[in-house]
Amino acid sequence: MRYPVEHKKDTHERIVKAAARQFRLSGKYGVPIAYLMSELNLTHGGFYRHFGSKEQLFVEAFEIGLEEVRARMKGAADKHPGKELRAIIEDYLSLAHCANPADGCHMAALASEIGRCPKSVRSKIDAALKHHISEVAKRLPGATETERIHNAMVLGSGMVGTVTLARATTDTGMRKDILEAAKKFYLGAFCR
Amino acid sequence: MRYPVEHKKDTHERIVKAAARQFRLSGKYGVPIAYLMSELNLTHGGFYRHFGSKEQLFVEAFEIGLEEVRARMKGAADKHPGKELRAIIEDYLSLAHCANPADGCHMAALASEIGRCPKSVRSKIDAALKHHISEVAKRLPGATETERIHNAMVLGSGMVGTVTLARATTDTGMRKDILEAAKKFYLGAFCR
DNA sequence: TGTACATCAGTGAACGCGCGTTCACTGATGTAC
DNA sequence: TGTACATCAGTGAACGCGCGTTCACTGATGTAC
Repeated sequence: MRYPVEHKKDTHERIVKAAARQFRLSGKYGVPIAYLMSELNLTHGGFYRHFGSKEQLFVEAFEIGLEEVRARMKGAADKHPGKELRAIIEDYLSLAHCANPADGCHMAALASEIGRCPKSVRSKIDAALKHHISEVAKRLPGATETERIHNAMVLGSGMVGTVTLARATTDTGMRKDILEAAKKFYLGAFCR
Repeated sequence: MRYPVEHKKDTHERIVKAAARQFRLSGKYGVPIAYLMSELNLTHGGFYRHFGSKEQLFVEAFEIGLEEVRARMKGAADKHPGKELRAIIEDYLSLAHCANPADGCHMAALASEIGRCPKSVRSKIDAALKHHISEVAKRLPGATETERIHNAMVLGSGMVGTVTLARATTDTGMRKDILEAAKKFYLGAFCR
């Protein structure tokens, strides 16, 4: 059947958004296309009207995934004017974030799988990541742009590692300890 | 044919060691059993004389993987008496470590995939991880055992995140920046 | 204005491949008698 | 001491399933004439 002009773009976006969530939840190899499409009340055959391959979807999901991270940061920051960075760190290193990868940071959910993607994927991810770091840097202390970028790299990678490690454990005590220790440490280092 | 008494144990160990390397290099879903066995001049059929399932291999590989990390740390530390912790951090956050996941830290290579393992796997991984942290803590500053453990969590997760993020990029400039910024930061925080 | 045809997002059956797992078999050495 | 049988790590063919991808088809709406 013939659809309204905007229809295809809408569907495309719906697929990418749902995919980003699912990838975060189940990993690069845990999301069958048929399952993803059925979640949107579509069938798998239609997928290839929108994407050349699953890899391409993965890249697009990564790109909006990082945007969603920044949106989440903005949400946390806006609720605590004057203490934006503190709010971002406390939200990122919360048990809630840890327990809900689907709504959380794309990097924390997929960190180690990205390093193993084929070159074609990597170059696009590189660009998105670079942009992301320079956006996040705007929120960080530092006398120069370079210093802020370096701080973004340190705090960003540190928090990614913290949440990843916390998620690796099932022991809730240890998980809390990991998050709390990191929270105290990074607040001390960046929000004094 | 009938093999010497120690033979089976030896083969089992060879499989686990090779698997740990391969998992680090290619991820949990990038290592077909047939390929792994053929690397050891064995055929895939024999695998099930040693392991009930691939998951079981993954757990055993994780356990010795963490031991190998500590052996690597010890190697770096022993070469710089009096500056052990500094040597460990510099080695961990080196370009060489980044470029060679097969010989590197098991956690850094598989971080995000571990959180998605089934419960049966997680509990064993939990135990290994807890033990690992308390071992690493012995090398860290801190007035009390608890403080050292918390420091191990912070530094450990931070370095895992750093290497993971650095590996996610292909841009060598950015990769170097990420590693150098983190190196400076953690040395300042823990080796002063 | 009406009719024939083109378009194209979406459908669902089918293909093909990779890979985890199973299984009947091998054959050198150990053990029972 | 010699013979028959048991053992069991390893072999390689086969099974079965999941899943990415392809493809002929649908059918409502747009366009050409």
